[in-house]
Amino acid sequence: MKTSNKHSKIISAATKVFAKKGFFNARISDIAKEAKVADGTIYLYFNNKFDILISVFEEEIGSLIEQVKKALAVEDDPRKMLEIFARKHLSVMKKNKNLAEVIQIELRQSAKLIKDYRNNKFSEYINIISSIVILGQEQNIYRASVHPNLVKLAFFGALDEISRIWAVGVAPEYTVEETTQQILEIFCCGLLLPNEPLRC
Amino acid sequence: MKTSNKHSKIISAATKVFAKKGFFNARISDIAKEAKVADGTIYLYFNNKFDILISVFEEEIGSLIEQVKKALAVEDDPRKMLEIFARKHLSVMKKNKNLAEVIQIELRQSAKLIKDYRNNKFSEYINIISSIVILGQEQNIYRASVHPNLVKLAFFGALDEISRIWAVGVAPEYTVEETTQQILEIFCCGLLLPNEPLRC
Amino acid sequence: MKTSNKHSKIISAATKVFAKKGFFNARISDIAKEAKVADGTIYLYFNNKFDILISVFEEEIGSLIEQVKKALAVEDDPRKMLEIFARKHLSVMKKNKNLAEVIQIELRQSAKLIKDYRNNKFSEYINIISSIVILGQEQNIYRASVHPNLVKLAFFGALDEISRIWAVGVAPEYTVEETTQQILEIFCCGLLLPNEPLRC
Amino acid sequence: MKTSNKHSKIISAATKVFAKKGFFNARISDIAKEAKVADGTIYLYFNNKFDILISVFEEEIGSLIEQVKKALAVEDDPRKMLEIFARKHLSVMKKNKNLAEVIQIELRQSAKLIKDYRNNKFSEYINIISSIVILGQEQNIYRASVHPNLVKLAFFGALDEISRIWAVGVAPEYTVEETTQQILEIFCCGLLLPNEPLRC
DNA sequence: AATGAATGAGCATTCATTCAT
DNA sequence: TATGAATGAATGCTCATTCAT
Repeated sequence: MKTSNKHSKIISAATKVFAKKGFFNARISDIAKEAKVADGTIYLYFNNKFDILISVFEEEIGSLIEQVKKALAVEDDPRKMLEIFARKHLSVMKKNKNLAEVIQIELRQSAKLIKDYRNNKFSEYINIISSIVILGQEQNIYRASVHPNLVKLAFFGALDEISRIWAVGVAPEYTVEETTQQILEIFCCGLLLPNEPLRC
Repeated sequence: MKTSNKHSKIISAATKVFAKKGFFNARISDIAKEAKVADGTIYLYFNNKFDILISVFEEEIGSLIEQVKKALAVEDDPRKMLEIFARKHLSVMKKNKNLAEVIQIELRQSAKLIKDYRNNKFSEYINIISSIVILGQEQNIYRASVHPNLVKLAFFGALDEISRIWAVGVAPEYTVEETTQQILEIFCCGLLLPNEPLRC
Repeated sequence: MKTSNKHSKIISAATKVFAKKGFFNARISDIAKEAKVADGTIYLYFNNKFDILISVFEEEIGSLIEQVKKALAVEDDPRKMLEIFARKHLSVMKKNKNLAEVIQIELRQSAKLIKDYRNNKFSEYINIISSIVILGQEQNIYRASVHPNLVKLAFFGALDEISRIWAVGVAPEYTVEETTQQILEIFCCGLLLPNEPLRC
Repeated sequence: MKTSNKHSKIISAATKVFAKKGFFNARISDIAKEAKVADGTIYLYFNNKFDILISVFEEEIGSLIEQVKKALAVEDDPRKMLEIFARKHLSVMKKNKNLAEVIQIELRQSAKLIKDYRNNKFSEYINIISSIVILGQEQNIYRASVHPNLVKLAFFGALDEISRIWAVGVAPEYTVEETTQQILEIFCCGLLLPNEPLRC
């Protein structure tokens, strides 16, 4: 294995604890207890508390990237690819609320601390969106006038906000499939009816 | 004035400090120093540190609501209204990065603690979006098939993610106007070209 | 009047508050609220919090001394005088549990701080006991072998411990009269039966 | 040992500090310094400051109970037993002024907080007195007319007040033996001379 | 004299991190 | 490697006291 048993036990314990309490309210001893190791053991695998956070985030996003890329590999129609991305993101987030929350909270907490924003896993993840958009533009499917980097943010932001509400657990919950279809309808076709005079 | 001088001085100091350091890293004494009052004075106006956060959030969102509602009052075309909302949100966030960050952080930190999610200022704010969508559907401008409550989340999420990147200050910055137009294009017309066979 | 209206209002408010919360847990603002004056007003009449304590104590003991001396004035039989002292002390303490507690707590709290222990009202109060004993010894009623200063402590200590239990409010409560008679029986006649061989 | 080294070091440091400064004026860091441990270490052994106070009290009283019971074990004459109790109490308090003060203060501070007054160590301690009295009454040595529970309070109160004065350190100091004899004389024989007409 | 808003020193408690075992 | 007892810096909050009005 690449990562030792203890390492991954700590990571998944930390994911759970961070999600439940938030980074700042989580105690190292909570994580240690959850991972069934001694407090000190954590410091054999991580430099400090923040390092655990980064690792959790990178690892989880990394796994997400793998899953998404694998799902995308079998498809080359940009329209379908965007759908796959949305469906995958939403279903993972709905299934794993811990992860959803960690992304939610830590993305905001640590953004400034992680200065090399462009070189991390998270960037890699959302850049998948922009590359799909670019692909669609090259194939003359998506309009050339939209900036892939803005679409990337808008698309991820939309999915993320929906996941947030799911994680908080107060909204009328739509199914993943329903939500995916709605997001696709909005992002692909827009809100306006086809015969609308102001149509782009 | 309704709010005393000290109260508003503390609110704006806290906004600044929370934005700069994040809620948990901000010390009461930082806020006090920034507001040029004694530490203890803060507790004449707020119950505790978290209460300050809530107050900052509610106050800032409240002012945002006012501004947006005022701007929307002169318009009754849903297409224009969505544009106005986007422009206002983005321009305020670009101008006031502190606010952008406080919304970012606060929204995630306290969401679980504020259980009556549906009854707070933030809900009032994003419900403006859904009411515009409903208006558009009633006027047969927006397609009836989209759920206003999902559009609300997607639209806000998109604007919020863009604001986040602006606040973090690492992305190639588009102008507010450019971004507004892009968001409108995406949300109104979608990504697909008009002659696209899979068009909704 | 010797003391202004505000002064005495504060004293009696402080007595109540100290008794209820103890000196250290009592806040100046509690006393101010109870006395219906502003916090700052208290400092027009007292130097500091501790000064209030001393004043309360001295004043209450002073009033106790007056009452006891008045009751003793009509009597010159030491046996009766001791009875009067006990009855007065117990009845005042039973009626005014606030006072009982203030004496309890503050006697212990402040004893070391009040270094001139021998020159205060409290000393004046318990010295009444020793002077009665001396009087009885002079009249050949009380045995000469007992040290008046030890009797003073023992007699006051006994009354005080009983008052303490009353103030705490957990003991089977005897009446003042019953208790007075018991104390008198113990202190005058002792526990031993008259025909006891080891009798003094 | 049953109690770890740190635990007992903290207890005795706390006894010293509480006695010297009083509970409320004692700082945790004072106790930590006195015990030569870090501040945080104290919280590995005690829940909070008040818990230390209770522990000190219970532990010290517990040790007192042991000593007294051991000394009483060899005696079955109630007259001698009361003497032993008085002598032991006074000698321990004279030797250990810290303990005397902690009992003084603690007893008054926490009595209301410790609602199960009858079930604590302190009750166990003073109930030794009443059981001696009952024993004496059964053996027809002590008069049946006195209530053991009032004698208990009076006897302890007398010893305690004397100890208090010793701890404060302002009274003309009698020896333990002298004081014991005096207390015995008062409590066993009373103040009245044998031929006194009002004799019980 | 009276007020009460403002002050800021003070402290109990927490918890990330270390290190002797 | 692994442990967990020990550390001690850090901080939210309180409240006696002051002082401008």
